[in-house]
Amino acid sequence: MVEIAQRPVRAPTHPGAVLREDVLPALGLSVTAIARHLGVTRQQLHRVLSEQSGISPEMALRLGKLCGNGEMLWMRMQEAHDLWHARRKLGAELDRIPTLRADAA
Amino acid sequence: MVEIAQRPVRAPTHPGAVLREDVLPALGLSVTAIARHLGVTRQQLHRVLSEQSGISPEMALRLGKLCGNGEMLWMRMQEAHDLWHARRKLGAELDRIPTLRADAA
DNA sequence: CCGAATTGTCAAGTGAAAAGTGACAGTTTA
DNA sequence: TAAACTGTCACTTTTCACTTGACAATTCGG
Repeated sequence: MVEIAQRPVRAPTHPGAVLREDVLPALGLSVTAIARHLGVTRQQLHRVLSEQSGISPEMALRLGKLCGNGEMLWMRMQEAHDLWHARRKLGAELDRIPTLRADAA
Repeated sequence: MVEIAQRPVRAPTHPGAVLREDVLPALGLSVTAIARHLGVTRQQLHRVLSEQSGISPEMALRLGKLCGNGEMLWMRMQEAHDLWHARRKLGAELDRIPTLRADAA
């Protein structure tokens, strides 16, 4: 039985890393060319690739169209990333929040 | 055969509306009391309920713990909301983005 | 009945993050 | 060799969640 950690120790892969290491090489185009296709500045794409920017919903739509796989892939990756950092930031405070039951009215 | 619209005409329900109309009444507590449990100010909770704020990843974690249903429910609702508005904002620009095929290197 | 506490709501200010713009060094190309 | 292109950095703007302070209306204890 393999344990699937609900709270992984290390941060989930940044979407920018996938873009940089898998998608762009397969397309074989320069950052500038991809940015032109996406309709964003090459500077903004560069920030995503260098993991200085996350994937906004707008960017997810653009990438989803460009790659043909839809926006959900990018939304999911960013979501995993955001949740991991939010949970890390909240820390023990989450444990102090009770789970309330709805009383049948 | 019922048509499921991929791009619904009207905006998806705001998570704050669900919280306001379904969750809070079932719990039978005041906004202030809920906010205290969540560990946020009553002003911030009010902004969510009045749909002036969205659900941040942090807030999703708090609500997930409080309701006992996990954070994904709230993340999904906010995601649907964000994507709908992003697509509306992008408009025809999305159509101008080509779908590129990866050339087998 | 009245004063105090609580509650809902509004407005201004803070901080973080995405995105635009300008600049610059290194490389490619004609 | 000069011009165009590319990657990268720094500055600015904008948006949004969140904090804080304030205030009117309501609830509650003496």
